[in-house]
Formats: sequence, structure tokens, C-alpha cells
Amino acid sequence: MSPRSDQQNEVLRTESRARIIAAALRLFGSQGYEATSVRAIAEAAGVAQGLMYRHFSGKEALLQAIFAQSIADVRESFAIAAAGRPDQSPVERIVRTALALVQERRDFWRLSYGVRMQASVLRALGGALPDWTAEIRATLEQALRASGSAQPTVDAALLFASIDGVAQHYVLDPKGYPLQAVTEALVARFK
Amino acid sequence: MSPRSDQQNEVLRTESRARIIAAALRLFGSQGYEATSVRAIAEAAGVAQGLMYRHFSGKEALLQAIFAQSIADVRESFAIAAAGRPDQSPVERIVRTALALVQERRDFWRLSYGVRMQASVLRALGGALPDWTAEIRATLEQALRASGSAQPTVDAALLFASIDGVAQHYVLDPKGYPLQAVTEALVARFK
Amino acid sequence: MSPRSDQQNEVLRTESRARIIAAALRLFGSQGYEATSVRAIAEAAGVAQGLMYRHFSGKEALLQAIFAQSIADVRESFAIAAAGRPDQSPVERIVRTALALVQERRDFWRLSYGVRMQASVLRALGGALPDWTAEIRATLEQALRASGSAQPTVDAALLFASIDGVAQHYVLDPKGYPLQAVTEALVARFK
Amino acid sequence: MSPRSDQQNEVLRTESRARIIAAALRLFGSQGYEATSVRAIAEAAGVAQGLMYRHFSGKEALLQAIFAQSIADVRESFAIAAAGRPDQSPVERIVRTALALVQERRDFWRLSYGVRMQASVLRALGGALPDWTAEIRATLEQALRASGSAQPTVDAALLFASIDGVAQHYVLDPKGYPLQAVTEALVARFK
DNA sequence: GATGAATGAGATTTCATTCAT
DNA sequence: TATGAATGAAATCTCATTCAT
Repeated sequence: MSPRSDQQNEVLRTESRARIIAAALRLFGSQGYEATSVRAIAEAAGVAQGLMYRHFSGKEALLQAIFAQSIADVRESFAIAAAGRPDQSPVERIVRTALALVQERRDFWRLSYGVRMQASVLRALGGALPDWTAEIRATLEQALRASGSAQPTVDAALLFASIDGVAQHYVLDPKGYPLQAVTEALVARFK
Repeated sequence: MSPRSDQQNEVLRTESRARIIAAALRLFGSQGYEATSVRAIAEAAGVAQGLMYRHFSGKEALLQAIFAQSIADVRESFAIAAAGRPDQSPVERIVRTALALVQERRDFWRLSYGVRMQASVLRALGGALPDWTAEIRATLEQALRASGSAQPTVDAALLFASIDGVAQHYVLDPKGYPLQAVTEALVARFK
Repeated sequence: MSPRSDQQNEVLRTESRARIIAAALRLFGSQGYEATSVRAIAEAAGVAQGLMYRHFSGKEALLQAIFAQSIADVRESFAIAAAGRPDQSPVERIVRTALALVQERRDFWRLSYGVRMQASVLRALGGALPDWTAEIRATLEQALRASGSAQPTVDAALLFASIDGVAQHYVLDPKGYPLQAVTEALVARFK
Repeated sequence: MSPRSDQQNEVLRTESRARIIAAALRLFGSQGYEATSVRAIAEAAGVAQGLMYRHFSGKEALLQAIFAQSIADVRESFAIAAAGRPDQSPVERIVRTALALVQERRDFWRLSYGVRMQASVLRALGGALPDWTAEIRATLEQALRASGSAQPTVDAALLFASIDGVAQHYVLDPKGYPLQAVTEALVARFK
């Protein structure tokens, strides 16, 4: 009864959505959220401007969707990667995995670092970013406690900040930054 | 035509300029550069919108002026503060001074962290931010070399990232963040 | 290619058309023509957006179709209802029948009153509305002449305006308006 | 201290505002509220599009301002005109004054009749229109009671509807409508 | 030196309409 | 016949900037 089958429609929709998200992530990451226009996203995605609004209720909703998906992706990748190295200590595994993921998903991290100081944008994200941050801090604290840290809460705050700082400096200048060497140095200091 | 003396005019001008910069720094820091309108800055500064254009050629030039002045201020404060503690090692002095300055100039740091991922904004700043970054890194490297670090370049990159990360986490949640304890932990690990 | 007979197709077509007209009339009447989107009509009718374009060449043509059909319906109902009361004078019959029909077809009257001040919409209707209006006025004039009115043209204009005004006030607040009493008062004054 | 004096600014603002309101009233009246774009209003007023937003928070607020001002104007004109004819009965004065005002302010009445069936637009007006309507009805009722009407409430409803209907038919075709004659006929029937 | 009314380019968003199936 | 994803023109609105005084 339907002219295009439901399956065909599903494929079309999914592909459009993915293209829009990919283009938006790229542009948001490189130019910033506010500096990226919906028109630019549509052009980069190769679709009409209006199409975005059939997938997302607006620019903010698109940002939310990107965060929701990226956070889910990163969490999953993290779980898989971290589980694979039983020879490393928990702290070492976390550090190495986190910094490897930053390499893989540079655009998302740029975006994330770019929006986290902007009240208006953060508001649009609801509590997604703070919640995630708290979760990471808790994981680090647990790992440090297991490693015999005397003050795991403070050490977790410091380690988290260090990872975050390294990630950010790397993302600002991926080609010039000695990520491997810095990773080793960081692991060495927190082992 | 003007009944005011040149000197009086000069004072007025300087005061207006300072008020505009202060208002802009506050708003840029809390809302982000793009999300802050010139109108909002003028209102917060208690001047007319047009006045900004008699002091700066545009919004971008205002941002540049803020950076130029803030960087100069921070550099000066840094020199003074660091010189005052001959009892501490160079590395310790830098860490403590840097994190103390972050507390003093939260708005500037928020702004700085907020724009550094935005290509368009960075472009407006010319090389000011990268240059400054390089300078800090070099200072750290020198201090670490003096402390006998085996690989001062890598250690400087790590220490810089750690300070930056701590500063950023603090700035994101000044009330909740245990800055003192984290500062001590950081000093301890790099002494 | 189609397994359905021509007759079945014809039934489907007629049903779709009727549902679209009904939904459009309801929405146009309650929200206004411009404020009603084609998408909303399709949703209310339970069909796909594109289907409207297989029945009508566009939104304007749909409006024309609604008017054409509604005018025909009202005319027919009017003829039947008016013919049935030989005990009443022609003027009384017209007044009572008209106000009874307004109750029956509130949505159409709302729509009609809503669009009649809008040049662009009127243009789309061609001369349908003015023609109909002239026809009603002529009928009233004839009835008033039969009733012995001294100036049937002017009296027809006044009576028409009064009926129209009552109808409109009723349609604006169907529950609160004392339509019966006002109808009696109107009949009394023009008998 | 101010470059243009406050008075000059006041004049500029007031003139712009008046031009925008006049242009909007004209276009809303002839094309309808929804069919009139802000761009068209600005062009007709001879100002830039953005200027409207420095006087009104949006298109809806402009509509509200037009209604507020027009209702105030009409109320005032009404009071003056009605007071001037002690030789006429209250009912006669009201009818004659109302229909004279419709001639004077055709655009406003067209607009008023055009929006009163549109839920979305009415909502924007808050209760202004219903409140005004109720006020008129009450005035009519009082006048009819003074004239010795047996059922003043119903008679007021009928008279109001008749005036409204005549006004609307006149406004739809000002040149062809025999307003004077119909006014006389209406006065005669309700005296 | 300072003001704020005015401008107009460009942003986000809506929606009538098309078209492959 | 019917579907609904996709289009793109046009709408409302924002905001950096200009300019007369």
C-alpha cells in the first residue's frame, strides 16, 4: 500500500539523520556551536535547510542529539577498550583508553570543550555534561582507591583535570602535540 | 566647542574604556563571546551602544583589547607574585601563582577557555593566545630543567596541561571545587 | 498493476476527498485559513500530506472546493427547509431557516466570516462569495417586496446585515449566545 | 550632553512608531493579519525591517498596540460625538455615532472583523476584544432600557448584531453600500 | 566625547509543494 | 491510489554597525 516500503523510508531517514549529525559535529567542532549556521550544516550534509527540522526540533535539539549519541558511543568504546587490558592497572587503563578515545573523536571533544563555558549552550544540554563528568570522577576515584591512594577524592580531581588538560591541548594542535610521550609521563606519575 | 579641558576628556575616555572592557569581560566570561551582544555590553557598562565604536573598531577588536590587557595584567601579576617567594622551588612557585591568579581573574579564564576552540574567534585574536601559550610552556620547561627533570619538554607539556585542567575545572564550579587540596597534590607530584 | 477494481478505487478516492474536506473545514474554521497548515489538515484527515495534491491542485483549490460544496449544501438545505413551512411569511421563513443553518454548519460560517476580509483569500475564491451574497440579497428583497415593504432594497440590506450580524455573534460564542430569543426579536421586527 | 536632544529623539521615535502603526493598520486591514509580512509593513512605512522590533517586541505586539490605540481612539471619538446630540434619543445617538465612526476608521474595522474568527490571533489580543464587546452590549442595553424596551438584553443583542452587520457589509464594499439609507432604516426600527 | 535611533544582512524556522516509489 | 521524505522560498526576528547631532 505504501509506495516506498517502510524499510526504504527507514533507510532514507536514518541516512539523512546520520549525515546531518556528522556534518554538524564536524562544523560545531571546528567553528563552535554559535558560529555554525544551520545553513552551513545543511550544505555540508548535502541536504536542504528545512530537512534538519524534520529530524530535530531545532539547532539546540540537534546539539542534544549529538551529545546523547557521542556520550553513548564514548561510554561504550570506553567499556570495550578498558576491559581488554587486564595486564594494566585500573588507573593506567583509564588514562590510556581516555586519551586514545580523544584521538578517535577529536571533533566531539572540541565541541564539548567549546561549549562547556557557555551558560546558554549548557542549559540546552540539560544535565548531560555535569552528570557525565561526575560519573567519570567517580570511576577515577574508585580506581585510585584500589591503587592505594591516600586521598582518592583529591587525587581523582587532579588526575581528571590532568587528563582533561592533556586532551584539550592535544585537540587544539593534534599534529604538534606529543600525545604519546605525555601519556607515558602521566601514567608514570599516577601509577 | 567643548568646555572640557583635554585632560578632563582624557579621563572620561579612559573611564569609559575601562567600563566597557570590564562589562564585556564579565559577559563574555559568563555567556560566551558569540552569545553576548554589543547592546548587552553597553547596557552593563552604562553607556550608549555607539560608544563602543569610538574606543574599538568592532566587537572583535574589543575582544582583542580584552585579551591584550588581560594577558599583560596576568603576566605582571605573575612576575610580582612569583618573585615574592624565594623559599619555594621555581616549579612550586609557578603552580601556586598560576592557580592563585585563576581565582583572581575567573572571568578572563572562562572567556579564554570558552573561545579557544572557536576557529573564527581565534582568528580574530591573531597569534596572541598561541604565543602566550608557548611562552608559558617555555617558562615551565626552564623551571623543570632547573629542578632536574629528565625530559623537561614532555614534563612541561604535562604540567601545563595539569594546571590548565585544574584551572578549568575550578572555573566551571568555583564553589564546589577543592582547589587548595588539588593544588597541594599537584605541587607534591611535581616537586 | 493495481489489484483493485475501478469501482473500488473510485470509492477510496471519494472517501479520501471527503475526509480531507471535512478536516480542512474544521481546522480552517477554528484557526483560520492562513494559520492552518496542509500538514495539519493531512494529519487530522488521517492521510499523507501528498494526497491532498492528488485531489486539489493546492491549498487555495481546497478552499475553493470547500466553498463550492458548502454553498451548494447550504443552498439546498435552505430550499428544503424554507419550502416546508407554508404557514410562515417568506421573510420569517428566510430568517428562521438561515439562523437554523448557521447552527448546523458553524465551522463553515466561521471560515466564511474569517476569510471575507482577506483580499488574497477572496481573490482565490473568485467571485463565489460576492455572487452568493448578491443572490441572498435579491431573495430577501423579493420577500420584503412581497411583504409590502416601502423600500425593499434598503430593507433587504438591513435585514441581511442583521441576520449576518446575529449569525456572527452566535458563531463567536455558540454556548453563551441567546440565539432563539434574538431570532424571535428579529422576526418580530421584520414581520 | 546628549548629541540629539531628548526632545529630538522623542520626536523621531514617535514619528517612526506612528508610521509603522499606520502602515500596519492599512495592510492588516486590507490583506489580513497573517497575510501581511513584517517586511511589507516596513516597506510601506518607509523604514528598515528591524526598526519594528525596537518599537514592538514582535508582530503580535504590534497588533496589540494597534488594537489598544484604536479602541482608545474609538472610545474617545464615541464619547465626544454621542455627547454632542442631546436632541436624539440615546439609542439613535449610539447607532448614528457608531456607523459614522465605521466610515472614519474603515481599516481598523476591517482588521477587527478579519481577526475575530482566528483563535490564534485572538489569543494574542488577550481579552481586549471580548471586553470591549461586552462593554458595548452593556451600553446598548442601558440605552434600550431607558427607551422602554420590554426585553432590553435581547434587544441589545439584536441591535448590536444589526449595527455590526451593517458596519461589516459597508466595510466590505464602501462605495456600493447605501450606508445612509440603511442607517435611517435601522434607526427607524429601533426608535 | 557621547548618544541612541536607525539600518540591513543574516540567523533560525515554517510550510506549501514535489517526487520517487 | 497513496505515501512521506525532501525541497527551498519566504517568514519572523536579532544584532553588529552607522550616523546625525
